[in-house]
Amino acid sequence: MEKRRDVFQAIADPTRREILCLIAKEPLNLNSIAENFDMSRPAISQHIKVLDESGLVAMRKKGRQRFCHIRPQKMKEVDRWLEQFRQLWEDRFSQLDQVLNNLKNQDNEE
Amino acid sequence: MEKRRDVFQAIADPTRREILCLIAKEPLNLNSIAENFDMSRPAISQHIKVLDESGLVAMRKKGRQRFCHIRPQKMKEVDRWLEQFRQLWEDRFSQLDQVLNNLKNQDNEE
DNA sequence: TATTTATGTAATCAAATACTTACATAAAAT
DNA sequence: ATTTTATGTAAGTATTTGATTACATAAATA
Repeated sequence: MEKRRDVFQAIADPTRREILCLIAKEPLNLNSIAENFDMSRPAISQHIKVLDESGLVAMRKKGRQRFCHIRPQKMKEVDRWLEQFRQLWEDRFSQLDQVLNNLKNQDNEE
Repeated sequence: MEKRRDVFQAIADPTRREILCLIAKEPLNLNSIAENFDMSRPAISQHIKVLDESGLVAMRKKGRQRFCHIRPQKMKEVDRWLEQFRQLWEDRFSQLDQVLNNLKNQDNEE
């Protein structure tokens, strides 16, 4: 009965992105995570719930604590989406080149 | 007086991600973009405004049309953020290995 | 000049977000 | 058994989001 969440929506919030950075180094329990933010514990708890539902993190119970682990495979999904744009900035036609090129094409059209 | 938008918030919406895919191939004007969606033109117009404010797209006027170009350098920002996680899935300690490893460490702790 | 076309903008509105405080529960420590 | 600790959950709320329809404007076209 787990609600499914969009990965992109999950990383849209800056607090959630910070949480991901924190636990990328090492798994942390909820209170340890909350200590890093100027925000109530339930607020953090809810953010983590969103991350959990998106599949970006996995929770593991250990006694009365719950550790938050990052799930690299899910992060990779974002990377795969980016893949289709990657050549745009890796090409010789990157950035300025591309802009100038587009401008030139426009002027020539029609 | 341009409002500044978060790139991650901009790509959080599926419609906006689709728009980015569309214009990655070639710049399109607003109506051409709107044709691809089952949604009113003003709705698309507002989505494009968000993309514009985030810097992910640039608008170029051409007569009474406005063409929407992708800005690869801004897409790259997302890629740079992902960078810090990339080794997590490229490592020999990826996915299952990593989970098992973390579990083992947990069991040993304390 | 009048009309069509491509677009912007305003007013609305329902739903989702991101918080808060207060209370509930379950495991560990006393 | 009681208390403390780590966490979940509910209720309430202000703000933001994502959409709509209706109207405005500016460039191309007849």
